[in-house]
Amino acid sequence: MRRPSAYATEIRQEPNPVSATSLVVEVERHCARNGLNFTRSRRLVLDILAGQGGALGAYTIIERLADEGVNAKPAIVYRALDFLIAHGFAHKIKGLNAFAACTFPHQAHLPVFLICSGCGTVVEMPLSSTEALLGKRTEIHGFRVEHALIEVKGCCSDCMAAGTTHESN
Amino acid sequence: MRRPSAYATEIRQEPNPVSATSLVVEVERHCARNGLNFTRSRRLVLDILAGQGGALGAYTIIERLADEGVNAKPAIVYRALDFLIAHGFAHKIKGLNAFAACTFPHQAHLPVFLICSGCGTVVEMPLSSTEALLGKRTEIHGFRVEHALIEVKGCCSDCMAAGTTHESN
DNA sequence: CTGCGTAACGTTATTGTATTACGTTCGGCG
DNA sequence: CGCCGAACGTAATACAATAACGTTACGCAG
Repeated sequence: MRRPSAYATEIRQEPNPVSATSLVVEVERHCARNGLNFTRSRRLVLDILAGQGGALGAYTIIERLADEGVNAKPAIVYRALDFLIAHGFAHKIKGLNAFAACTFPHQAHLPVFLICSGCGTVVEMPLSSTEALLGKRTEIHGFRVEHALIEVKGCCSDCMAAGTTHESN
Repeated sequence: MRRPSAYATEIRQEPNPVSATSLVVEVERHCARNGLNFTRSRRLVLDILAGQGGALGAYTIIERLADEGVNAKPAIVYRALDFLIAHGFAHKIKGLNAFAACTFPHQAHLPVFLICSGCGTVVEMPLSSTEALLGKRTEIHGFRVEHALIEVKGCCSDCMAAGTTHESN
């Protein structure tokens, strides 16, 4: 954790600056090629998400921006997040009311999130065969799937090794 | 819809009073047998959820209670919901910040929710073979699954028939 | 019966999450 | 230039959930 926070939605995970930079560069290129407006706020928010490696609540992002001297109000950050999510550069993790940079940009995938209830780490696991998993069952209900939300809570390998079996919420 | 609501989280679906009553009776029996305290607030909230058939936001439940002359504050309703969810009588639908009575009580199952973005109807689809679906993939990540959240947005058969293909959020 | 402990309740206040509304700035383009 | 649309900046507010109290109800040991 970087500092005591009035808002609790900071998800612990080691920053991963290397891939973070490359992600931002990739997104930048993609926007340039596709005529998308990769503005300052959008970049700032993506920088923070990518630098974090894990998931952050919107108001934690606001705090981080404040740390950098950027005075961003909720609407600013939510607008940036809307953009990033709409174009597949980030995901919303409903189970945590949090957001994370996409780990597999440009690859068509259904994101599945593995959330460790021990250490709070969030890992994205791309699922390509969604249809195979849910298709048959939903067909029975005559339901056409547009978007699936799959989030898994459990215990990551590190925490299992450490014996930190933690009760989930 | 029953009446204009200050809170928008009312999910349209025809009430199904028949199975609603039987659900409440079932829950009542189950509580009696297992020494669970099926109190007034818990029953009131379950009544409303079961009568709705679909999903309701917590504050909509409060309004409904007010309609019945019951003055319930948020804490009351959330406490009741906690109980109902803890014992498998209701589920929380994160994607809607809403709650629904369980359609398959007493049957061990992973609930999958089919949410129609056209009419807002929510249908619960029990999934028994979770492990088969996610188990192999999560093993790769050395992750022990404790709880899975699966919600699907799309278009239900009725809306597809009506041609009401609606943009989802 | 009395007194204690626990579970649930009732109420007020507050925190956390997200959106609305409205004016402003900026850049492309006819 | 003058218009238009996208994005910004700001304030206010709506919606969702929890915290922190004290109070009531009830089983049960003494």
